[in-house]
Amino acid sequence: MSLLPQPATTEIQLTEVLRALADPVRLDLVARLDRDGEETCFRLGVDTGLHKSTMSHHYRILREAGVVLTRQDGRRKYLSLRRADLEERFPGLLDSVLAAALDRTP
Amino acid sequence: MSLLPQPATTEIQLTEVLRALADPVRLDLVARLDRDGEETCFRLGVDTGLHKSTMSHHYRILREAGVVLTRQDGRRKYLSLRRADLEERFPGLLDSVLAAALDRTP
DNA sequence: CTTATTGTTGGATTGTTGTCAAACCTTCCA
DNA sequence: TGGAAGGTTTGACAACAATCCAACAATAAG
Repeated sequence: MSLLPQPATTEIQLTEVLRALADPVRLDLVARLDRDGEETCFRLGVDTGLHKSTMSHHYRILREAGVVLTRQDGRRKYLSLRRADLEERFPGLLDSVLAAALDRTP
Repeated sequence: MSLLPQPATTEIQLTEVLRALADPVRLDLVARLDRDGEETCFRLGVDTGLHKSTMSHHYRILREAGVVLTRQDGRRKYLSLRRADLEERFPGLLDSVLAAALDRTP
């Protein structure tokens, strides 16, 4: 049960977060993580129609931007939103993006 | 005194706004427009060190994303933030981004 | 030990983006 | 009427990004 490397809260860069969220696939992932909580890479990717390596690429972008936390347990990896860290670093940002994302994917 | 074409408020897309804001140059422009209000393209570009055609490219991205309004008066073009429209479409988003941008460019 | 599960990595491809330079277009002014 | 001022457009180019595929790695299960 280990954590994958990720930026410290103070190191999270605004433009990287915005860039991570500016892709429709990743925005959907983030919205799902917000709605359903922690999920495995497998479950996140299963009904996107995208190749698993493509999804792995997106997971990495989100993690390196500081948007998600990746926890490994056995052969599974669990992604979850870094809500508190993002709120501390950029207050209100994630909430407003998530609210805005709602009327995008009904 | 005319307006350049821009998306209607209801047509503004979240991912396009995020993409427009995810570039350091454009984020600085938006922060300046927020701080100083309406500005001409010339004044916005003069101390960026970038070519005027490059700046023109950024103005267009911001306008087509629905982030700025462009008003032409004589040979000058004035850019301003579409604050109210963005607030109506994505409540809180612009404010949180601008607040977050503050500790980026001191 | 062998096989299936759950992902990551590297390479290839295709498309997008940021930048500059040169040419152009409009509008103002002398 | 001819510049000059203020921007845009087009073309070129390098860097980056999204995607797929094949191969690999680690862990769990039989």
